[in-house]
Amino acid sequence: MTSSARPGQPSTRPGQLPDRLGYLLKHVQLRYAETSARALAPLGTDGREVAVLAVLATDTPLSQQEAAGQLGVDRTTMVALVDDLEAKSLAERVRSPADRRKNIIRLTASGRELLERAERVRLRTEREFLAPLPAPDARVLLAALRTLAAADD
Amino acid sequence: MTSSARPGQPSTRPGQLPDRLGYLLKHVQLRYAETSARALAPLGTDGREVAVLAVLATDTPLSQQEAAGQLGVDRTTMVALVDDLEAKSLAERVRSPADRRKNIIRLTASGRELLERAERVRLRTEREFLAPLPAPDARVLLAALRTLAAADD
DNA sequence: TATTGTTATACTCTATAACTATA
DNA sequence: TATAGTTATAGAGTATAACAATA
Repeated sequence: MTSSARPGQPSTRPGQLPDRLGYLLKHVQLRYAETSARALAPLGTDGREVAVLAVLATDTPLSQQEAAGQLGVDRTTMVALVDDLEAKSLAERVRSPADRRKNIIRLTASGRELLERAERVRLRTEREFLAPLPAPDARVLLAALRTLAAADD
Repeated sequence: MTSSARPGQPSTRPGQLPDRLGYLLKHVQLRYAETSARALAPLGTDGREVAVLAVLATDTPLSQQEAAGQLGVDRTTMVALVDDLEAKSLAERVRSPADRRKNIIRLTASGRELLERAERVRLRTEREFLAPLPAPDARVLLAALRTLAAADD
């Protein structure tokens, strides 16, 4: 691809696509998702699943709904995520003794093992993805994204 | 939020969600999409549609496939986008005289008018969305996103 | 009555395959 | 044969509504 969107004039014309925040966020996100998927494929997993594992890998195990809250997904969405983890023997549902409505999700040994390997891959992938940026800019980017992700406007 | 992910230790623990590039990109993108949708709703449009209008508002009108290429979507996806624009009388298909297989997409007067108003809303929305950031950081963020969106790894 | 997990269902977004009309 | 647009269809991803078990 050439694309070559000239950064020429301020232009009376409506901002070119690559100047739009919405377009940029969407496409960078897409590009990273692809990059990440390619890097994690050899481990038989993807960024989504690894994020779920990471959330569940706390000292105090979470119920499905608590995990859903941290992931920012609906509890009905969480069901399928846990189903998949269980099917791959990466985690298991345990009825909470304290409140028998709740499923406590426990990572299995292989779940923790996969998470550990995936985390190494993730760190490498992020580094490579950000490589086109000068290091200080990469740090500013990360900090800015953290700020914008948290902002509760 | 506190989070305070010290860049100190490599950390044995799996990075918290808000430290993950994938999570950050996804959630910032989602937040911006919501913000943008809310701002454009009074105009009866959304960021997606405005992006399509912006692409089509060139001096030399584009065919559907050319527009699809610039938007980064499939030509089959483009069909529905143009359908919607036509249904709202914002654009119209004109058979290309040069190559009768092609549809040239022409914006109507009201299409250009909507685009103009939407662009003002977009600029204001972007400014407000980035307001939590120091101005220099906002500029670095934009530049970094442009770099990462373009990088052809 | 309210909450947790579940299922069924639907909606959005997008792509692949196959058709048509042109070239 | 190849290309532009179209249609039908299917696959993610996610949410809403309703239900069972439990509180």
